[in-house]
Amino acid sequence: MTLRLFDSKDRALVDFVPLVPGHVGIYVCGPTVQSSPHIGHLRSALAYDQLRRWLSYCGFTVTYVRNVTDIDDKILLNAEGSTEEWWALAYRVELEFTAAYNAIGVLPPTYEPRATASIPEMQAIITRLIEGGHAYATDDGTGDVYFDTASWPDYGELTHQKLDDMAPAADSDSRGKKDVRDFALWKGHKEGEPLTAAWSSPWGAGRPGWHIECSAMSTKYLGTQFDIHGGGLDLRFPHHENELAQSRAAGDAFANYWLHNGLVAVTGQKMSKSLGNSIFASELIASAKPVVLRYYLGAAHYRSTLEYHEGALEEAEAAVARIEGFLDRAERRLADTRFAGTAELVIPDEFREAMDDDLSVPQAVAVIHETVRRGNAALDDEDFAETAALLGQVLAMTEVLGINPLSPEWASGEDGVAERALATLVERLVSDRETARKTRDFTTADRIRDELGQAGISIEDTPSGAHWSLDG
RNA sequence: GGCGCCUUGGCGGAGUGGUUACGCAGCGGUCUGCAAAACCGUUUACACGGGUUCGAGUCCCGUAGGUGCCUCCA
Repeated sequence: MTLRLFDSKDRALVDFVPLVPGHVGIYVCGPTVQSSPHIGHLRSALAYDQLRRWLSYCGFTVTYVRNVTDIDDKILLNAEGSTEEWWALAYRVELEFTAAYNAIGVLPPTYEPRATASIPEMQAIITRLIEGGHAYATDDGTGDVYFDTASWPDYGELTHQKLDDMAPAADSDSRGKKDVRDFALWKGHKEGEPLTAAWSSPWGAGRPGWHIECSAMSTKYLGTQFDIHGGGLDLRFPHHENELAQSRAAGDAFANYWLHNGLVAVTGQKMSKSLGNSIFASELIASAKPVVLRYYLGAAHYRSTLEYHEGALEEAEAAVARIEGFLDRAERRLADTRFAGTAELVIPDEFREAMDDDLSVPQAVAVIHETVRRGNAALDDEDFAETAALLGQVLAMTEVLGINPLSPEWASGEDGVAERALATLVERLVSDRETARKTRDFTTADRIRDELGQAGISIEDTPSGAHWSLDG
């Protein structure tokens, strides 16, 4: 079975056929580094991380490019009046994004180009557009260059809208435009703007418009035609529509497939600064273990709206604990049998089919839980061959999704000194409790268990002895 | 006004024509000295009204409510 993806442009599930067999080029619109990352940024990055991991698992060589928009109105605005330069602000925020991505195991892209590093490529496209009659420099002395939407009959093809039906943008800077729907390719430098934010160009000093950067960077690194273009649903229009129009008008075939991830809603509404309901990455990272956060953000289908609600992370924590419990228990139980270390990393067919079906992660996760259930049952039956087989499957599946709770990437960064000290003390108490239980002194045994419990340490009695673990 | 999306059991969240999604929470049971964990069972869901069909959360039409984009946005 081949991978099928929902193409936003076709509005249909389509078979994925790469341009070059065995290779996939993906371009994803990354963040404008104007302010701290929030839950939506993480969700988006995670969605394409899942895609990238699945393609890699399937044997593709993936070239994954996710840009950083480091020059834009908002960045200049946010730096205005502060002692921090706009470029310092952009870089500081970029580092925050990188840290947040790393925290939840989003693999670094193959390359992460910054818009400011591709100004010449943007200018080259603009020049081609002007020469082709699809763009014009204004004659009002501003140095602005606009895309001429009326000159491009296919304008609106991505979002299936007719130019005439679109509400004219209430754009205060539209004086030089031929049509209010035309969008900026190049913005002439304005009085008072930092000179560091102006690049020389055939149309005068200035800076790029928002959309042109993605046309330039995607084709620069992936070629004038490439496989997949992704981004948040809110970027479909105008950003992606404009990207597509200017790239096609400039003669590039551009993306073969368009993917859009769903947004995050808080109490039924899209998160936004004006509503004051933003959930920032830093809050999430502080309130849940990284693997739990990754599980939660990735467990819903990438095209669905993800509802953030109180208790969501606790639910995810319980689900992850269930998986971890099996992995932990199975490895411990198999350790002193001939099945130790024999688990083969096998992806079950049902999991593969789910992932191939437009990345149906919810169903893939259901396969994991089902396998965990069967694995636990096998453990209860002391069927170690079956346990080992299912252990391998769960490990393989959770690895592909990046949610293996036992993966070294989730290990705490502590040096282990404190942990060893704790283990020594706890094991002493556990041993005391075992002694008490043998003499049927359950009062003492239960007291030790209660005291450990109050310290956040759980005790589980198993056929092979008591096992302790830290809660959470 | 234009282009979309959503409405599933206590909660989250899959499912696009015909057998249990799955997770969390609850309840009952097995196991256990008691627990915990685990397993088994269970709570008979698909906004509403029509229609198509042998058969519809699942397709069609309509109604209601919610929501996204059209302005910076993952």
